[in-house]
Amino acid sequence: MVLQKSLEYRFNGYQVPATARRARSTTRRAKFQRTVEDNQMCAFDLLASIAGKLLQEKRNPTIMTIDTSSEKDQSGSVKECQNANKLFKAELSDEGSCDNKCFSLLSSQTNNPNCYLSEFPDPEIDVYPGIASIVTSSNSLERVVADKLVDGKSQDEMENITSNAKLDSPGYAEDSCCKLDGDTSEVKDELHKFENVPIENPPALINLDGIAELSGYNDGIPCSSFSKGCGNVPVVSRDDDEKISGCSHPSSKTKSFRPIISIGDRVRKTLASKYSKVAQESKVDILSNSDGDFKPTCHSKKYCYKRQRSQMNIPLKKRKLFNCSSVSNSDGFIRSGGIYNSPESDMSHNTSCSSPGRMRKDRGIESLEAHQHSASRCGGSHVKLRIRSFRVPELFIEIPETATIGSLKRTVMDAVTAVLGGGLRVGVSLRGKKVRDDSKTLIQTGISLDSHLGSLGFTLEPKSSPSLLHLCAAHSSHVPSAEIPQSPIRPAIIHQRIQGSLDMLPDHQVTNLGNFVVNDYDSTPSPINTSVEKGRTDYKALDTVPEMGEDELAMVPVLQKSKRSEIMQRRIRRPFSVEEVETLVHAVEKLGTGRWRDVKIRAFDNAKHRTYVDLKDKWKTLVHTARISPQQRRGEPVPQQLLNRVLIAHAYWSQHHQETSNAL
DNA sequence: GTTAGGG
DNA sequence: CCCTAAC
Repeated sequence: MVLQKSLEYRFNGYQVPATARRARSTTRRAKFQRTVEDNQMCAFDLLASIAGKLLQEKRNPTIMTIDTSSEKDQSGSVKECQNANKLFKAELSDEGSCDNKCFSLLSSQTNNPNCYLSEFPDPEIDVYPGIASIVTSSNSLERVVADKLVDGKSQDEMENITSNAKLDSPGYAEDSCCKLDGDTSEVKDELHKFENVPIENPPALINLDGIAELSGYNDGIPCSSFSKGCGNVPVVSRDDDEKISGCSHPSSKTKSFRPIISIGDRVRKTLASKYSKVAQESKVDILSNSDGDFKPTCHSKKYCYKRQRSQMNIPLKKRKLFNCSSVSNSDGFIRSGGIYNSPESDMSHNTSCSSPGRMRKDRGIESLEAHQHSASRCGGSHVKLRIRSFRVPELFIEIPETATIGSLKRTVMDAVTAVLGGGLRVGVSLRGKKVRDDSKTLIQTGISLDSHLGSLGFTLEPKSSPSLLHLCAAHSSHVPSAEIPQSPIRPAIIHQRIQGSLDMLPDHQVTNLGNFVVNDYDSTPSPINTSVEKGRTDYKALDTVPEMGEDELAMVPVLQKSKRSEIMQRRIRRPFSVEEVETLVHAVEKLGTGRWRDVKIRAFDNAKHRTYVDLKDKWKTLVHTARISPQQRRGEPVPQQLLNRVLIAHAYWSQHHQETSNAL
């Protein structure tokens, strides 16, 4: 019914102090005031109006939409859109006709295309964080509203909500602990989708969660732009950096917004507070969906923690990849699992098309379930979709057959992380066919038809967009560059195909494990297998390379050169097996040192992951290993006999080289 | 593109 | 395994 875009107001990272509760420095205050003035917009006014409307709503038995999509007039000030309430009322009547069960986002975009906060003044915001910034956060309150209405507690609950919102606005800004009810509900939703994420690592959650929340970050910079789909209703949401004595949730630890460091940081904090909050409210069922659908509930904090810890243990560095990814997924649409309400306009705008080359029927489409609820009863105007999980796009991984299961896991994890870190976009398919025209409406596409929803699919696809690059670049000024994700797609190192879904939902994890098919094509350097391997390799070339869509390929060069040293993932370590060493020694004995390309071609042609530089390096270490005492050696022991041959060959060819050079 | 060598 | 200089 109502798109509740919660707004986060940040003022140079400081809250707006209603009183001198904490002795804020006068400097800070002055700075804040100044920046607000600089912005030619009184944030207080805006907030006050929001709060006012919420208060008004509190007296009103209906849910109120406050349109925050704002127009900037000539003077740069912000006005509220006029038609917000009308829209809302129209929606409300729809509501009544479908038993309060159909909720959908109400977007201002079609009706008021100019009402975007993207109109917000000046790029300066991007550079100078001291200016009051407004960031859309999520439609969390809407969920609350929807859920609560469904629960039949609409009015009472709404009062709470509005109260919370009220408390959240600066004018009442004394207690942030109370504000997050809406968010909490949403987060609870999210928890189900991400039970596998360590609670202490909220950034990982950002990936999908943040996507929806970060629609305001389209340009990679907070508050720079709200593009289409920016919703109507502001729920003043704010993270507080201090605990307040009167807090109704004394245990809540909401984190502060210090001066903006990075989006990821911000989100991390947001989520950290969210999830800690959720964990504390462990008793509450997460979902009371309007459709009565059952979803796992989180009654036990411990349980949730455990699940989260045990799965998806992504190293910090990797996890940070998610940040960029989340931001890049500015569609505001992807949401793994849980209910997603979207107006048609949103849908058509937000779903991106993929290149033809990527169109494959097996591309993770079926991992999604889409449902329509009550659409017909609502006059067919809204389609309700539930995306249970997303399948990670097809991955190609190369790993030697001698690798351990552990390293396989890590490799897969790396690949997944890399894909996510490289940015994702959503593809929409209907009946196995990609829907490419973003401008089509759901009705035109046929998505609104009940019978078709079962065949509606969403895919996560590697995303390549200038905004992503820009985005990462924007991050680079704040985040250590080593943590900046880069394109995960490197055709040169991608050989091995792993089929199977990596659903993000724990429910699916077990079953999907069985789907893994690992084809180890080129891990065996032995010349014996050459003929067989060759054929397979050819197949691979046919299979994998075209698999890379134009877009993915297109984005590679951009990232590769510029940031390679900093953001390119290091190749995984693949220790040489004794067999490989044997092969190498044999080849070097024959060809001599210094002809590594020949060695490669002759003995390791099928081991794509072994470059001639690798072979050269390995020889180097072999020589070193042979020279040190066995006690000092590490790793898989190389037979002494082999090492002796290494020494002999090395001595021989060293001598040989000397002779040839002397002869010249 | 290869090779050699330092890191 | 990465990086780079030198060829």
